[in-house]
Amino acid sequence: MQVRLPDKSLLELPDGASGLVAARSIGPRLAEQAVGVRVDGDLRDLRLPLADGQQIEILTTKNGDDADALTVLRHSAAHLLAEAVRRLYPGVKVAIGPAIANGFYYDFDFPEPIAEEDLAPIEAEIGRELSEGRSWERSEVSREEARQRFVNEDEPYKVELVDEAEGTISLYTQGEFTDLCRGPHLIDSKPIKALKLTGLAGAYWRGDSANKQLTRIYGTAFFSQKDLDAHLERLEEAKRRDHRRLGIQLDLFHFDEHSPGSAFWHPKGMTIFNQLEALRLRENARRGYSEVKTPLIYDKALWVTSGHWEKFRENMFLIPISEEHIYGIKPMNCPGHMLLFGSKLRSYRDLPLRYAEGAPLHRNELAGALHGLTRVRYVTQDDAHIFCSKEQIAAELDGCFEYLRYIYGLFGIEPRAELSTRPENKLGSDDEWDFTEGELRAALDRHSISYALSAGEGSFYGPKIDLHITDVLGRSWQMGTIQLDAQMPARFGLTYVGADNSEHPVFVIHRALLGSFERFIGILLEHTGGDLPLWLAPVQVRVLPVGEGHVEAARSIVDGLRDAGFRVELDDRSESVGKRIRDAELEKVPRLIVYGDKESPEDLAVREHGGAQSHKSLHELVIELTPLVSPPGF
RNA sequence: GCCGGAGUAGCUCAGCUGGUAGAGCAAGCGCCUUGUAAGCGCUAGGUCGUCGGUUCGAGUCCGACCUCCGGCUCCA
Repeated sequence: MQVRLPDKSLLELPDGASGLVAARSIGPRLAEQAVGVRVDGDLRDLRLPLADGQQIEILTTKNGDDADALTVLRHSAAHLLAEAVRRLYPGVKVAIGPAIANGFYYDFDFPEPIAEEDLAPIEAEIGRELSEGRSWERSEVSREEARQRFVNEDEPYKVELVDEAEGTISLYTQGEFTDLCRGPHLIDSKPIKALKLTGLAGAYWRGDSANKQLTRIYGTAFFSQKDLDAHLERLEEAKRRDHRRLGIQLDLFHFDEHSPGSAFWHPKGMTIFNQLEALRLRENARRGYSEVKTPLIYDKALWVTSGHWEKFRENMFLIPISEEHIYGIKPMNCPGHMLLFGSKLRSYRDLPLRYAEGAPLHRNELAGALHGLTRVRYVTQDDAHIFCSKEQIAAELDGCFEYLRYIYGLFGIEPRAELSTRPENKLGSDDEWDFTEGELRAALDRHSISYALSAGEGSFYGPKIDLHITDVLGRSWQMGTIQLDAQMPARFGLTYVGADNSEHPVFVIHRALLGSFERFIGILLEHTGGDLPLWLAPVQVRVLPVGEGHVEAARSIVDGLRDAGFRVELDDRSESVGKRIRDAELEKVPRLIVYGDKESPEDLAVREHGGAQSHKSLHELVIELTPLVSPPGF
């Protein structure tokens, strides 16, 4: 048989030859370094047979930046971890241990809880395994044989996995440890040159909080110590870009234990916030949205009608008013908008009706889930609800997508789309969900947006398209969302009178594009490292008079720029010019003007954040900066 | 909410096995009058997260609670 190599050449192999045999036939050195093989784009174990006509690529220890090569390495490292833990903790039960984005983990059910200080001895035990050397042996067994094996070993989690496994059941054995595993794995442990256990956490069996909580040990591994060091350095850099750190450093916001999960926006942070709000208002006006304001608190009866009482109550702040009355602070704007829509008779001529509201919402997020600006309890969405007829849904979804593309384009951010379908606790019938999910799918296809399917993750009232962006530590956050809802308008009895003079059901598109200002600003800070574009920068220009004698002239430059509409500051502190430049650089002020004997309004010394210097007149500076202080497209 | 870790000055952090707290930066004051990333000096600032316990004595040991950090779950 023949397989095709990356350089397009063909390699002749005996029928059924494995990836390892292929590697050997290319060269012994390659075989020694081989860790896995990519077959027609999919990662496979080196031990598995190849088939005629396949496109193969041997992955080696030299592919230290290849995700698939690292996956093999780390998955094998996870098995070493399990072997070490089983040796050190008799009676421990093993669950699962995959490779993940930047490392691996293994979940255990320990007889006694362990603490972080227990990681060092475990790491040392893995070190011992590595110095002894381990090799992995792959075998395929029948379901019954696998089951019997894990029953004998008293490994209930493995038994459960065997019972649900589909297709071939394969086992991998290294040293004293045999694991149920699809692979692929290393041939032996030599390529694992750097390994570090990085953390300890609780994790529910199968990710379900109704199940037992296991102990997850995280680690990472690399083909070289240098790669591990680089990884740790990247983590340090990520910490420097962390929005929570930048928030303090740039004096944008802070949190206080008296109101966990709710940001205090400082003047400079509020400037950013307000710029986004201005963008929201201008773009909404341009696209036929109507701004509204609806109440923050509502009687329980409203939440019962909307379904929130049943489906969302544990996330709501409730205010008991009397024996009979409980008020709930709104976690979403939709019910209020439903009341607004229903406040009078609506004609088909009124539709689509697009209500927008940038209101504060409160959600009682789990204490352990709070995270800087990216997960807060006091959240401000760039929210809107589009009330439309069935026939208008497609066009309105198109409008949302076009809007989305515009907004994210402004920031140069490309979010990943995800379609979330009917959840277990849904309202309404499957037929209704078939329809709404189909509309969203069709809209995604019309706009050629590739998306991941997230089955069962929809809102209780409708399916949604979510946009995700990762933060500086690689965590994924949901930003914008577009949801199609037939349930809530029906529960509120919303209808419109059609041209045929009869009542028709109303559909609602819930949409937030940035998602929330809080989360968006958090992510934006991390993506920019705090170097915001001029239109968002809290201070756009700072003027530094060189000496006391220059203060007055500098002040008139400040006034001139302020009159021209810029956010400008005078720094006339009795500090050296060098010190004041340093402070401005640390605060990431986009433009500095140093004003001394050599300058005049006709000849300003302008420094850009980062150090580039130039000379220009005040007028030229105004001309240069004016287009930069509005979001692009204005 | 759950698992693990942490909470010392505005910020970043030091304080060994218990003997009532310290640095740098920031702040205030003074001197310097500054030329593209830190001029010099002085001063002030902390009920060591909160409450309780052990002890002659607790920042340090124990318990509960609060908050934060890393995960899990959940979500914009």
